[in-house]
Amino acid sequence: MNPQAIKVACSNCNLRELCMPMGLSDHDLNRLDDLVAVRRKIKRGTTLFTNGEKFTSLYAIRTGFFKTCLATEDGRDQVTGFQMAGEIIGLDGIVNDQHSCDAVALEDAEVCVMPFDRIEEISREVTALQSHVHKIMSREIVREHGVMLLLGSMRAEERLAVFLLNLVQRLHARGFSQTELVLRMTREEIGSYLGLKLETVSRTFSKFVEDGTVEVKQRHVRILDADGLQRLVNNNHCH
Amino acid sequence: MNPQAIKVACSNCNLRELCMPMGLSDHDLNRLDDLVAVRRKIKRGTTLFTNGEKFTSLYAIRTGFFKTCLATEDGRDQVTGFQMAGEIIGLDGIVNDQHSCDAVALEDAEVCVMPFDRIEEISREVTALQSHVHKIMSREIVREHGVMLLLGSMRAEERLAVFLLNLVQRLHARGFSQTELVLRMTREEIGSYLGLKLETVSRTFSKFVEDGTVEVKQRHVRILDADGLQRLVNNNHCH
DNA sequence: AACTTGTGTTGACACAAGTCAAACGGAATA
DNA sequence: TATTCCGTTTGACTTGTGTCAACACAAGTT
Repeated sequence: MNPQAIKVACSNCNLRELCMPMGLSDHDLNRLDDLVAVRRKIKRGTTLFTNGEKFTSLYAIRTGFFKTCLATEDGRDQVTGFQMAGEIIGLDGIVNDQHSCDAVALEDAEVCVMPFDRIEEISREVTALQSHVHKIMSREIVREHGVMLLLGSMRAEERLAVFLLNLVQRLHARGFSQTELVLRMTREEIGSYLGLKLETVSRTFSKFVEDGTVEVKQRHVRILDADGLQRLVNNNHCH
Repeated sequence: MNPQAIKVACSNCNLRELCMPMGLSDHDLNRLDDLVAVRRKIKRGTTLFTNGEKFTSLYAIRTGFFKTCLATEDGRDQVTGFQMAGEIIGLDGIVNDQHSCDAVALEDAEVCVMPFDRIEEISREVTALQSHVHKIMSREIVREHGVMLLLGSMRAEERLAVFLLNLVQRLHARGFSQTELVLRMTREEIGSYLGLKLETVSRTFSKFVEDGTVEVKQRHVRILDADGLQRLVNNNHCH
């Protein structure tokens, strides 16, 4: 099967408002359709790219869920983010022309492959794309600032609360429930992202359930008191 | 005094190789000189920009030393980075057209002000600049991945070792000593960056001194056993 | 010289999260 | 139905770092 045969067009993609600039002329819109070379399917548990691999493209997630993680020789392993439909991954590879982390699909996924030289070429002509690329990278920098704040100054409950609120907020923006979600990752992966051990993540979930702020059934989570979670984060009780 | 009067030119700046793309034609080099609108002096302890302030420009540090930090209403405060000559700050402001952190000069400093619309304009014409801007942003993303690894999985000694090694490495690239450095920040600021309390930073310095890996006299630090520090980081003793 | 003031050091103790271990629960397979 | 496997939960105990407090030191100011 020739992947090129799949008809690819951002102009009529229902995720366009998530991953592409808005308010373009028809002409610019057509240029944008040249961005995506092919689509690629990634099976659950396999990698989209890995540390050290040559960087060629950014990827827009069409369906599925990814984690990006950093592994060192000495066995440290840090999940640096979880990405869902409409989000762009691969930005880490630009600086040294090779990826510096692994992107692993946590469920069967499909991505739009956007060769970076083509992105650069088109964004020289379409200023909206240029601006968009800059904003996407800046957004990632700001997101990581938030994670640094979390890792540097928050306690276990606060970290998990931030994590859950962030997840539902992003899912809600994609048309899913504001209160219910299915975790695509293990407790260990959550822990790695939040700088906690899986036992601590588990215990903290249990505490939330006791307090009546969430309901947890395996990976199904229902948020009963979003305000309570938010207060937990704001009322920084370490005075 | 009119700041415009200061002769500004990247083409003969001795920091050019640190903050600008290399290997340009004379013509492109001239275009680059249009990048810097003015230079601006920042007194120690004052801010270059603050959270919420409108974003207009990126800044290339000519002299001096900055910290960037995130402060929340509830009193949390996270230093997200320390920046020195030749480095670019302000990238956080692009995504929402306003800065999302404070940049504070830790010593009297001077920066080159590069209006972002001019950067975008010129990088549409000079592909080397376009590529350079992308690489700078990607580098910042990768740097923050490293900080996440540090905050998420390292112990106090490891964190401080990483911090010191990173500082001397950057200073060395600027022509300073590979073994001696003067800290421009307080123990509290180091602690905030590393997710530790100032007492822990102080104790860890003391431990390094006991072990004979570093010499510390106030903010003057001499690294006696860089390999020892490196081993501390690699031999992740939490098996 | 005496006095601030901001910073850094050190000690004693507390506690949040880590570690180790055991048991549990779905889900897939036989 | 039994079996295995993987992920999760929970308990008991340990430990690294935080907290609180006292003191030391340098630099500037009066």
